[in-house]
Amino acid sequence: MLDAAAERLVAQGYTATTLREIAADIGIKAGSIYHHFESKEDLFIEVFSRGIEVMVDAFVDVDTAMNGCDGESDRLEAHVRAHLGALFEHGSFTAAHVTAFFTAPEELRSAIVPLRDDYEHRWNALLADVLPELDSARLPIARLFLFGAMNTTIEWFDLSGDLSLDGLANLITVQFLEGVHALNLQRSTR
Amino acid sequence: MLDAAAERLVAQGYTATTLREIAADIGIKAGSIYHHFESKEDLFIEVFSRGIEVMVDAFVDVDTAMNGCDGESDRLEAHVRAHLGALFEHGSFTAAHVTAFFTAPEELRSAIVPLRDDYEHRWNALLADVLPELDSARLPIARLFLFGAMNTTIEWFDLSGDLSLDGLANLITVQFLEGVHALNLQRSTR
DNA sequence: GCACCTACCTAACGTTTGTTAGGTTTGCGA
DNA sequence: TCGCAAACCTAACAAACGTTAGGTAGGTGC
Repeated sequence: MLDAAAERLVAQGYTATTLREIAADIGIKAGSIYHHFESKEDLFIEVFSRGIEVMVDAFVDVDTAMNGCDGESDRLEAHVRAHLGALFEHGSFTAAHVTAFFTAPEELRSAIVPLRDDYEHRWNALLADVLPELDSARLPIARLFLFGAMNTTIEWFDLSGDLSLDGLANLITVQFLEGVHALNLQRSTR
Repeated sequence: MLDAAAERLVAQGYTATTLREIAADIGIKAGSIYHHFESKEDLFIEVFSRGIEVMVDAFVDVDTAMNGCDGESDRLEAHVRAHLGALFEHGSFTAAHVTAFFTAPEELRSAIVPLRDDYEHRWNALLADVLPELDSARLPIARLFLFGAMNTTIEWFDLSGDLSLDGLANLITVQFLEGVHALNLQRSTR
């Protein structure tokens, strides 16, 4: 049922997704949803929360798997791969979060924001490690650039195409790292 | 009235934006809207169309202003600046298009897609000029990367902050170009 | 066999939505 | 000054929405 809700979210956004649709998708009636959730808002809070949960879990898994044994560049690439994995390989929760979060009403969003902040902080810490030359003002901007590159892949990347998720992760990581290095070079030589 | 509709679109998305709200914003009643448009769909088709129009106009202006006299890198940066200008300096139409297009129903979207395709083709042609070393398979992916970087700025860039639009355009252009160059280097040396 | 709980259904409620038919105002051209 | 559109309003419509109250089927523990 949460899965059905997440898929509807991806396809239609928050307001356009009706409880009757979700109920029909899983073969029950709309009223029965209220036996599991107190309201539509409550149901989707759970969906969005799981979307973040999947991302954080993937992030933590990478952190525990490679404890300082690899290069910083490989570490970043592994995290990019994990984020993309959350988007494409673990159901629709993360995809729903990324695409439909801003279509939800503000009261719902404000309940989720702390979870988002937690995930963003982890990335800020990671980028501070990987790119120590970046001052703390530019760091969040760099993160937003990276998030933009990763999250917009939802709109075009095809799992069954020529490019694999590993390849895509490498593409994004190299593009991002070299871009940041070039910017630092540009700033320090003029 | 189109302006009011665009601003509501940015803030709430398609389904959550009601005709009564738009009417109230400009001091009329909901029924009166039907004197200017045949339906809600019709109204928002016009809004989305103008969003693209602003972008295309900005693109064409740059093309006619600099006819081959500057370097390819500067030419790209000027177009990036124009795209960002359409997003932040010409009302809410383009912003509404970028943020709310996917919240609209499919019948509406399919009426707009040809216009989007036109704009994307212009960028493909531009990138083919600026980056002749890029094969035609990687080119649309590079464009999507660039679009992702430019369009997600809506979610965080602040016109009244320290960073100017010129500075942002330079940031994005350099980051993008160097990233692509690095990828080509990586592919040709192994 | 009785009580009980979980999961679901039925049927309706009040509200809001896009939309429409018909009437009123406003302003400009002849 | 008359006429005529364009612009707007009023009032309602059917449909769809989230939500709720009360009832039913099936399984579990005692």
